[in-house]
Amino acid sequence: MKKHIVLIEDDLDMKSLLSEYLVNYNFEVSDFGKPVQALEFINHNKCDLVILDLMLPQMDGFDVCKRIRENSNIPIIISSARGYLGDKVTGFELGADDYLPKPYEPKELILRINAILRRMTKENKKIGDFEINEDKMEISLDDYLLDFTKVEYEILLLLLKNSDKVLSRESIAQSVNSLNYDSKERVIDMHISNIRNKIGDTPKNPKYIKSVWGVGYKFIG
Amino acid sequence: MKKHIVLIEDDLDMKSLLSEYLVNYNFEVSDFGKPVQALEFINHNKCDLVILDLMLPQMDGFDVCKRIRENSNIPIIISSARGYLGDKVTGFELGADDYLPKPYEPKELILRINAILRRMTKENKKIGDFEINEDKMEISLDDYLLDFTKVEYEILLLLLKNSDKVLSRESIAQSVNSLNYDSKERVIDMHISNIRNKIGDTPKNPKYIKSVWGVGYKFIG
DNA sequence: ATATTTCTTTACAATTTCTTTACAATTTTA
DNA sequence: TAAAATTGTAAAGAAATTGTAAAGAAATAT
Repeated sequence: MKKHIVLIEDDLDMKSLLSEYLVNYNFEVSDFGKPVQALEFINHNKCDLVILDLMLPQMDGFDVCKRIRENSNIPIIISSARGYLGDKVTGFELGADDYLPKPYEPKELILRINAILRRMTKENKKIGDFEINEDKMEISLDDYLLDFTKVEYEILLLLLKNSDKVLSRESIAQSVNSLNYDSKERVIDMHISNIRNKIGDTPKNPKYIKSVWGVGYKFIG
Repeated sequence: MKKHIVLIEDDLDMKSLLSEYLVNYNFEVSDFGKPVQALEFINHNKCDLVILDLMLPQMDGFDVCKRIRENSNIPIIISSARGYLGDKVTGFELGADDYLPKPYEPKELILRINAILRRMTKENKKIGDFEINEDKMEISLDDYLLDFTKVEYEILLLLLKNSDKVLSRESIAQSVNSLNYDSKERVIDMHISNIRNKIGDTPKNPKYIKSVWGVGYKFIG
C-alpha cells in the first residue's frame, strides 16, 4: 500500500516540485503551505511520515515539530536551509528523525524516507517462535506452517508486529482490512478464540496471546 | 541501561577518538579495526547500534553492511569520506539507517544515534521506584512487574504523572476513563486501598501514596 | 446451482472487575 | 472532651467483560 507523506513547505515552487517528485516515487502526498492546516490534517488522518521545512511563515518550524509530537509519534524529517549544528540539536531534541540541510538532492530525500519507513514497518521475519512470510501470507510456529483464514492471518500479523503492545478491539478492527467496527465487537473475540485454537494457546495462562481485561489483547513477545 | 554501540573503523586515531567520545556520552562501546571480528561480535552479543566506516581494508564496507543484515536487524549508521549520492544509494539499499559524510561534527553523530535509538526502544518512563510502559500498559515497582486492573492502572498512572500534587477524588474520577463520579465517592478509596495492597504500601506512614485529609491523595515523589 | 469455507451474530456461562455498604478507626472541629 | 467528619477496608452485591458453542449470513469454490 502507498505510504502517505505530509509535506510542509511554504515555498510554492518547491512544494509542488517536491510533491510531484514524491508522487513519482509512488508516495501519496498531502502538501501544506501553512503548518496549522498540516497539524489539523495529521491529527485526523492516517499518515506515515512528515517532511517539515523550517522556514515557515506563521509559526516557527521547531514549534510545528513540537506540536506534532504532542499528539503523534509519526516520523519527521526536517529539511532546512540552515545547516547549523545548533539547529540540528534543536530539531533532534524536539523528536525529529532526520535533519537534511538544503540544498539536497531529491534522491537523497527518498533514500532517507525509505530508510525510516523500513524501520517503522517492521518487516521482521522472526518474532518469538513465529516466522512470518508476508509475500506468501504465511505464518509458521516452531517451523510448523499453520493454516489461517485471511482475517485470522491479519489479526495475528498485527499482534505480532506490535509485540507486547496492548491493542484495543477498535484498533484491531481498524487495522484489519475487511473488518469494520460496525460489526458487533465480539467478532474479534471470536477470531482470537479461533487463532488461539490453531496456535495451541489458552486464554488463561496464555503463552502467546494475552487478554487485557477491559481493553483488548496483546501478543507476549 | 547503557546502550551498546559497535564501532567499525580502521583508522586507529579516529577509532580511539570516537570511542572515547561515545563513552563520554554514556554509551558502551566495542570498537573494531577489522570487520570480520566485528561481525563475529555482533552475531554473539547484544548490541544496539553499529557505526560503520566505509574505508576498510579487508573487506568492502558495503559488504560488511550486507553481511550484518544477513543475520541482524540492528541499526547501522554508515560514515564515509565519500559523499557521493551513489554511495548513499548503495548504503541505504543495503539496509543502512543513516549515512553521515565525513568530516562531521561528533555531536551530530550523537544526535543521529539518539534519534535512531529513540525509535528503536520506546523508553520506559521512570518515576521514583516505579517504571511505566504505557504501550504495554504495565507498571513495575523495583523491577517487579505488578498486576493491576484497568482502573487501578489508570489511577496509579495519574498519581505517578502528578507526583507530589494532591489530587481530589473528583479530579481522579474525572481523569480516569470509565469512572463516573455519580458513583459513591468511596469507590476511589477502595481502588486506592487495593493499589496500596499491591504495591505494599500502608495508609499510615505511607511510602508512596499519601492520604491528604479532607482533600484526596498524592503520590510521594 | 450447490457445496464448502469463512465471517458474523447470538446467547449464556464463567470470570473478573467495579461499586456499594457497613462499621471500625482516625482526625478535625466545637 | 464529645460530636462530626473523614478515612480504611472487609465483605457482599452489581455490573461488565470474556470465552466459545452453535447457528445464521455471506463469500468463495466446485
